[in-house]
Amino acid sequence: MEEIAKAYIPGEVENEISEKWEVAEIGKAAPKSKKNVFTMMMPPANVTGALHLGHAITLTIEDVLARYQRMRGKDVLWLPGTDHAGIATQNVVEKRLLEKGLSRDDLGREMFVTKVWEWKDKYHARISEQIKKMGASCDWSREAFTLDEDRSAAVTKAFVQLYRKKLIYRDKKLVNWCPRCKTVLSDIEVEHREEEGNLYFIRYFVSATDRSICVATTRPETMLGDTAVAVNPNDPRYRDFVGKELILPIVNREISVIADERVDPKFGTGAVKITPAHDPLDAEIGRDHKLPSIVVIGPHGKMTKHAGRRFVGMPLNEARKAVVKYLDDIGNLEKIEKHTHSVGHCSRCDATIEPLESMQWFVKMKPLAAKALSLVKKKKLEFVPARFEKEFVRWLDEIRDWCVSRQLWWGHQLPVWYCKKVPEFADKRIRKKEGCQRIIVSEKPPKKCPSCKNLNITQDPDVLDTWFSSGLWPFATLGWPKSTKDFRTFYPNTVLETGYDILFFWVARMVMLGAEFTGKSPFETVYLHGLVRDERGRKMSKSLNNGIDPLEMIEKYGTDALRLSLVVGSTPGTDLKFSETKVTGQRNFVNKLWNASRYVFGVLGKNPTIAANPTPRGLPDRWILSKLNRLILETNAAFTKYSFGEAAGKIQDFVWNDFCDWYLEITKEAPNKKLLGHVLAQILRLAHPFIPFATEKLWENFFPKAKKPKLLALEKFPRPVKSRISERVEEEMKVVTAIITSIRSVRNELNVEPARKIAAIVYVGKFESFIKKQAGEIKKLARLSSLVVKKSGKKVENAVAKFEAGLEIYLPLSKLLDPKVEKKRLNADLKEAQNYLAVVEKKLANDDFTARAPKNVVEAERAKLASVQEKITKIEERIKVLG
RNA sequence: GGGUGUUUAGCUCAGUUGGUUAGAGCGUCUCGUUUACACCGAGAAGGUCGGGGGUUCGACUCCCUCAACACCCACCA
Repeated sequence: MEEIAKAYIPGEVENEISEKWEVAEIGKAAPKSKKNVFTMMMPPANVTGALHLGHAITLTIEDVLARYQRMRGKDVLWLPGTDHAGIATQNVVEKRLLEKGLSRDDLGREMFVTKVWEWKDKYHARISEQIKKMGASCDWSREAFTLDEDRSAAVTKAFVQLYRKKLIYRDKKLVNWCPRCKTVLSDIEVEHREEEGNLYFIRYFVSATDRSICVATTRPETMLGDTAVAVNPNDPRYRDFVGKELILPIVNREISVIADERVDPKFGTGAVKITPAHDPLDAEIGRDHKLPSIVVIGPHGKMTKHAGRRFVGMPLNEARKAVVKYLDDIGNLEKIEKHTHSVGHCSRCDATIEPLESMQWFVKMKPLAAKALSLVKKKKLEFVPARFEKEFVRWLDEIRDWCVSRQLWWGHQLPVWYCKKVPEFADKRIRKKEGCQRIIVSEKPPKKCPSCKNLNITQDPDVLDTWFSSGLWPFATLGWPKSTKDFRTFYPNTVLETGYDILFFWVARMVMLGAEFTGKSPFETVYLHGLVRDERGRKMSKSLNNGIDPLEMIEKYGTDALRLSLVVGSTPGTDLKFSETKVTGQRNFVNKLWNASRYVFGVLGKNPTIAANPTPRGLPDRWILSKLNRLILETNAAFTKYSFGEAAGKIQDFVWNDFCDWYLEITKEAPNKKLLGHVLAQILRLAHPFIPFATEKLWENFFPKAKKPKLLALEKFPRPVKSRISERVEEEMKVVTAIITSIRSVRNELNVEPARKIAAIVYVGKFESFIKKQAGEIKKLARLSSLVVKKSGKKVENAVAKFEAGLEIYLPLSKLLDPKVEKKRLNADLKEAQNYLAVVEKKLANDDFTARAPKNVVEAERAKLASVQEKITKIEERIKVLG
């Protein structure tokens, strides 16, 4: 047999094992039928940068699931991929260009997009490597990219189809504009934050009178675009102002006072200036009252010519100051109050979002959401944890139309063309006619306008929101819209696993688009994991500089340790506090498993075998089989609940405590090789989904002579043998360990050095028969020179005594025995027992308890009472003897 | 303004349908016999389970309420 390294050194093992998996194509799905498949799509990673802990937790959980399902005999498809990540990627490339003093306009669209593709290639390669480093057993042969040919075809198809069903439309609306990214954003890409600002009170005079109305606003610069002042119709203060004309200060334009229910009389002065071009509520009111809309802020965050000569070209914050000063100068600024309100920020670059009126493309969401909601109602879609269903439903209930066009260059350009006004005719005979300006939405680029035959047509320069393409991911990855074999076999997916932070961005869109295009929920179960936070519970971010690099953790402690640290102690949907000490702890565990295996293989010798059902020889054998099968039962149960943390925790607990600390120690004298091999093999199989590298490497030791050992990754996951689980055996073993632990405890308390062996006499009552059989093991683990086991007997003089339930333990340590110390020790034991007695007595003294509680509960209490009373009696007697 | 989650030992977390003397790991303290492991082993200290109220024979567990923290949603001018 090859020497097994004294410590597990991940660096030496991981590459070798990765390669073996790759050669064996363990991740490649080749199902025989649709019945047995398990499908899961990897959330496509952004090609913006390197692997972070968010990816690490995603990959870990998904790989655990994939490996578990594979070992259970499922035909697993876990499909990897990457996302072009529109704004995000464009931003990083632009930033890079800026370092060279270049803007995207300097390069032009075509050159710029070429640059982004170069970036994509580089980072795609890098992130793929890192995914492999995590141990991800996905199917690389089916890898997809949101912007590759097939996925682009799917996007076009989807867009055109939605347009034909009138679920996509073009309209001029107030949208969220990011002046830094210079594009519109959808509503969910805007992050709202409470910010301290000012509330400015401005006085507007009624035309040709000295009566006036004071309005309150947080954005005084928008007053240049006011087209009305609104008050609540039931507000007596303003009743007779309604219908009057006001003079808009600075601009000196007449605007009228209108009445609208939506005005809250309690806020500010109860009068609102209406700027339909720059405020969502104003836009609504403006629309309903047919007010004109005057755009005073342009797309670059600067004032337009409509703001007036004095302000045109001014950046927003400057314009604000200038307007305020002007108003103050002319005496129309009443006062300024501090005011906190929520301000929208770009989720990509954090710039303040400007509401801007603009012509954009929208997806009509209500009909799509209705389909998604009905899937939830029909239980075609299950959430883990369940509470996310509520959130999902609530969001869909209140859904608003989705702005999908973006003023970017990196992404799927809209399959939309416009017939230009200035004609370029195909048919020279109708030269004089103007282009009809129609909108052409088509899968294939049209050569001419289908209506007027105009050749002067141009494609819409905008691209689609990244999430539009990722919304098609569960089926676009399988070849949709073509009816491929993959699509027929693997759709719908079984599970969708991702972080809860993209429930709306991604999950909801997939469900809606999946329902629309395939008539089905794209997956049966949505499993949502929590976010990885730092040890203080803060989000990891570049600005806080509290990020931990998973690659550095892998370098230092190994992938297995990192994976465990992300899974153990985590619950679905709950954030995870991560710290390096967790990884260290898990590294220690992997090493423990490594060494326990090293010991076992040493015992097994040159021809190790894996017995399927070895015969137990004694209590420890029966006990470890009972514990093992209980573990298998519980692990499988935890997996079906998606409680991965629980499963991993239980396996660790078993390995460390039951297997290493007790079973290996207790059987060292005369190990049962077959059983040892069996238990280890089962441990490796159980642990493999969590700890793939170390377990795979250890597994090889079962086949020292095989040229190509069978891979653990392709083994069967253990099934519990329920007949091996025995309460009685576990109880008996508990008595054995109790004796050992009690003796060790006393030794420690009395400072008996471990090297010194001592004698012990134990009276064990009804446990006599099996304790006698374990005398050898007890002697060894308790460091005894001799051990006498009897049913009962005389109290042993000059001995340290310890009493447990049904047990009397005497350690004749005459030389060491100090009556004072011994008395103190016994008194402590006595006090503890008396406290417990009080608790039990109180319970039993309650007649309601004995009358109403179930019989077995009452009996259990009575048994407790009897045993603690017996213990107390013994301790008291002992104390008396000591005088 | 709505909604959700969290609150258990110094720290990170387990605690199944209500019945345990409330557990584990890290950290702390004491001690080191055993060629699997010091990335280890043995032992110990440490908790009125966020506060209050209720249901119940019995509440860490169910209900109400309050508090702190975190997050999500919302057109608070």
